[in-house]
Amino acid sequence: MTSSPRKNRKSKPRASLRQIYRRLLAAHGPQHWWPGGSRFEIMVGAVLTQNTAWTNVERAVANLKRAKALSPPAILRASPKRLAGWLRPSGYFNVKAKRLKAMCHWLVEQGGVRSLARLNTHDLRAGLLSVNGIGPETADDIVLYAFERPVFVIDAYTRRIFARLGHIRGDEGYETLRHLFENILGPDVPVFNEYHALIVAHGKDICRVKPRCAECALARSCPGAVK
DNA sequence: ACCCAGGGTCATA
DNA sequence: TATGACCATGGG
Repeated sequence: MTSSPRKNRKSKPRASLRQIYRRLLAAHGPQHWWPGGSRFEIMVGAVLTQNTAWTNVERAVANLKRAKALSPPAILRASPKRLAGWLRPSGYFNVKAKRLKAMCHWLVEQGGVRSLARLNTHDLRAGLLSVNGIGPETADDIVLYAFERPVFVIDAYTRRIFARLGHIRGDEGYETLRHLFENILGPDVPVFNEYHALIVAHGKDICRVKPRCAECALARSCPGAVK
């Protein structure tokens, strides 16, 4: 057999992960992530943005600021009802109120944000993952954007886009993909930061599966690109 | 009237 | 291990 068991993709001239990164950056420019100020605010935003549009998160964060509740003690002190009320615009407000409290509880228990910054990357990540409501993507958002550690964040867009481009199957486990990207690209905090931001901010325009590829920086290299 | 967005948990088989 | 139900607002 001359043909490999791979999918019938005709001698694809695949762009490397770095080339794709360069094209995205050239096309869209720096994204300046993570929006927002303090490490704690980034942590809060990471939880609130779970399956939620960022504009909705901004309203919730604004509510917290207006109520002077954007701090671990204030969030722990607030009643679930009141906290959920502030979070309402970000959706899933009851669930997210519980998750924010859980995160703050752990954070205070660890001695505060300053103490977290002293943990090595592995322990920081493991600690975050031990909090109910913080999964791999949220944990890595925090580790990368709040604590500037070299972890590559894997999200649904990353899977879709790079599966479509033929770099991965798409059904690999989270850790498998994270290590794959980290080994090829890293460790490089600025690149990890910008790459994930570009993917998320412009994912809808990048090699979209439905209905098909849109015009984008990758259109030429995408097998499903229109024209 | 749908579909989607910067996911994660829990119950079930 | 792998699905499915559930959480809920706001914009297109």
